[in-house]
Amino acid sequence: MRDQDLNDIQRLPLFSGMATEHFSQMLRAAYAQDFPAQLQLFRQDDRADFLHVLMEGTVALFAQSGGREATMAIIRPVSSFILAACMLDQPLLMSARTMSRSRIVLIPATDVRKAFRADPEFAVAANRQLAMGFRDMVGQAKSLKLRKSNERLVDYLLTELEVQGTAGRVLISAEKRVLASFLGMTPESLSRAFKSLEAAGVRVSGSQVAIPDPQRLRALLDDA
Amino acid sequence: MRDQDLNDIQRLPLFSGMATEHFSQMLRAAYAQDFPAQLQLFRQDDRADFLHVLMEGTVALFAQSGGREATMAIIRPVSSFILAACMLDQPLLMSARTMSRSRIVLIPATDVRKAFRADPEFAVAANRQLAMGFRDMVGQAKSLKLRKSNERLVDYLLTELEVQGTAGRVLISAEKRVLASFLGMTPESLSRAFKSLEAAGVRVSGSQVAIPDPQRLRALLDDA
DNA sequence: TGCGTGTCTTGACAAATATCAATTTTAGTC
DNA sequence: GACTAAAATTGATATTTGTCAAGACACGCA
Repeated sequence: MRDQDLNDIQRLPLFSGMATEHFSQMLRAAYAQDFPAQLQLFRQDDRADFLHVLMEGTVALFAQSGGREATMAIIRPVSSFILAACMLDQPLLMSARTMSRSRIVLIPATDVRKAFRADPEFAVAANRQLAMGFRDMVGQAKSLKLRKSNERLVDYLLTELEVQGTAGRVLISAEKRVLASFLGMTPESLSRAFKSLEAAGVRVSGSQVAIPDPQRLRALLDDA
Repeated sequence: MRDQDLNDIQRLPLFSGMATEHFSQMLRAAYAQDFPAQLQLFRQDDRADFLHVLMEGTVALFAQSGGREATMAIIRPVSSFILAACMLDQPLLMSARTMSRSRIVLIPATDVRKAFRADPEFAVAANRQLAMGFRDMVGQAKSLKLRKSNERLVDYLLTELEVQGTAGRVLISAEKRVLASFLGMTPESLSRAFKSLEAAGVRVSGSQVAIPDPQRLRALLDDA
């Protein structure tokens, strides 16, 4: 594993508070691996043997059922994933595949659990991470239960607008069909949802979405 | 607060590993309170000032948006709720109301956070709790994204069948309109979904659901 | 540059689900 | 045990969303 990888990992909020000693101990059996695009990393129901840390590239977490498939999260560097399953030592709930060439560090789950008991700072950070993940999923479930598809798109666009910080426009950083799947709809529905937002000034061109008047979008959600 | 309350609380997986000293310290400012049915305990976006522990009764966590409302979880004794928001000291994502007369112990969030830093066993247990909550929400989001409403009902019934352990029948322990809202559909749709399962042998009578042949239900989900 | 593959969009249609209104059933109260 | 109010069901209809098929567009690669 590269020194740079180690540095980048240690700088993650999840690990940055750890005693260096515990950190090196946890990573002693970890290793980095490069994967081509479109490779399945693991399947739901597999055991969670490694905490994954994405260093470069993009990874999609998705779920499968009855032939269908839904994107649950899109992971970007540098961040860890499947912490919950590692903690609980339980089967994975999601599958993962690389969306582009990716470099991933794999940390044995047993070492993560050990470190977690040894280092209170790590325990705090893991809690934070899990709590945030929980809240993210609550948000998704909320959106799915009480909004229709074009409202979910509005919600997504407004969130991205804040996250990306680029005034008046949003870059869609995944294929639209992946975004559709993430938002719980078909690509066709997403296409139509975008069109329904033209009335609010939204213009789409490729992966660029122009949002001249966020207020008008927000009005479509009309909740407190 | 009753001694019995203290005993029951300490017996929760979340707290059972804690040093008694830390436990009493955490509960020194806690207090129990009785609430009538149908009382709103807190609103989403409120600050999470107290970790709640339900001792008796039933509580529904729900989300609101654009006039609509969706049940996100149904809490039964003895269990804690809104741990994630307390940990992160962030606004609540859900509202709560009692579904029946309820007795709730309120523990100041600051004391929870302190105990969390002081007691590694508690930290581990809190992680467990959050990780389970996360996985629960992932399950809900999965179900909503890739199943249609009667499949979600099937999924619910099969899960309850296992949890309740009563062979061949399931007791619906909330009003059907609440169950409908929990499953992300209208009461009318739930009623029709039940009817569509008659073909698989399911019979509903009030809050009793007879499921003579779980296999036939499972076949409707047809995933691995 | 041109070819080929896959994504995105559009239209027509079908299926799923919500909404509205009316009725039956249930549960709670005096 | 009758009365009331809420919940559950049912039917008719509207809306939303998915499916299928075709064409437009974009991208990678020879």
